[in-house]
Amino acid sequence: MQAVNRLLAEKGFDAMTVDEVAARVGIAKASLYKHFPSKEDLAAAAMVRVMRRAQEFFGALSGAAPPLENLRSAVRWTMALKLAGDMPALPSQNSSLRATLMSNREYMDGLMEVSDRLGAWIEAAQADGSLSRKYPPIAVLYTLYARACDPVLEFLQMGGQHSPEEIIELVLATCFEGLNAR
Amino acid sequence: MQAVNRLLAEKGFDAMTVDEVAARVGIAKASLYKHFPSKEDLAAAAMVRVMRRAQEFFGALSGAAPPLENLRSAVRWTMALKLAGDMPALPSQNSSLRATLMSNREYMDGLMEVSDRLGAWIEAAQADGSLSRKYPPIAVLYTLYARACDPVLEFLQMGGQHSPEEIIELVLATCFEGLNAR
DNA sequence: GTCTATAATCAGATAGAC
DNA sequence: GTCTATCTGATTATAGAC
Repeated sequence: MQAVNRLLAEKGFDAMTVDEVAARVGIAKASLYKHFPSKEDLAAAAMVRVMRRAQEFFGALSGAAPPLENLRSAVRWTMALKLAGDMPALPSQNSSLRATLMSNREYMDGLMEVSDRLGAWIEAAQADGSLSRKYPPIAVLYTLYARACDPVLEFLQMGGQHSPEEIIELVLATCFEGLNAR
Repeated sequence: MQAVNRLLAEKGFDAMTVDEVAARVGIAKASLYKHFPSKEDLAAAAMVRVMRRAQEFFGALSGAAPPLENLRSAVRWTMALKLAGDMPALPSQNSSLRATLMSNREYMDGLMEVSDRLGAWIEAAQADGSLSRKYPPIAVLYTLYARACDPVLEFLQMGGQHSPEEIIELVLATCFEGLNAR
């Protein structure tokens, strides 16, 4: 699972080969196929694992903290995962992985739970005036999700001028405070 | 070129097959290979074409307008291209297309010119106080480039609740003004 | 559960006629 | 320049022994 996770993060589903996974784990490819019926199921298992970790982390966030702070923490966690090379790339529109994931009960349930939790924080943050009320909550949700695959993170990482923590705070600021002067 | 462009936008380089390109154009695959030595070169030609269109549009933006307005216009144009299905997906880190593009003189020259132009507007906008001075210009540049592959655009488009113009203004606002209330 | 060996398929690329 | 036919290699998946 860990190897699959890394490979999905490095190259994405299409470019990842089952041979690579087997080689990295150190077993024969056929052995892998005894555990997972297809490449899609193999990848889906890794995606489910990440989703579970997200559920655990988001679930442990304080109910007492301001909703905006919880949102920021959630996004920070997500970006840290990506910078560490542990965030599997989202399946693109036409990938065969997409269909498998959408029919995966555990994955979809996790996605729903995470979305509901973030959605509640978003509405609470708009209600308490910390988050702008001019955006539809769903647009805010998408914008936060998109930080999980933001190429700005890897571009800045490649530049080598900033630590992971600096990169996270930088992107977090552009996301919540915007590029304009305040 | 147009067919390649669409396919790159729809599925990305790896998932696009030369057979599809040939079928969509209505000629045999071998005929395609008389014009382009490889799949990479085929895709690179399409990328060069887009880069030229960007150079033309950015070059025509007013020298008299405030730099921030030029930046916003540039990002609007880019997002409109993506929403229209004409923005080829960026080659991912490990794609073989990346190497071909990086050794393509015309593409790299175009990228440099565009980056220089946007970079100058960014610095001018920071100088005139419209853009926040707390971000390194390179981070701002990356953030603007990233709008070309922002999944929020297609998510909102899939939702069917907003027109392309509304989507563009929405994402433009989150980008420049941020999610926080002002 | 793991292996070697192999099937089956797909996709990039080429040969060579017209 | 275009075509049909084919080559070549990579990749998903399976057979069947241990």
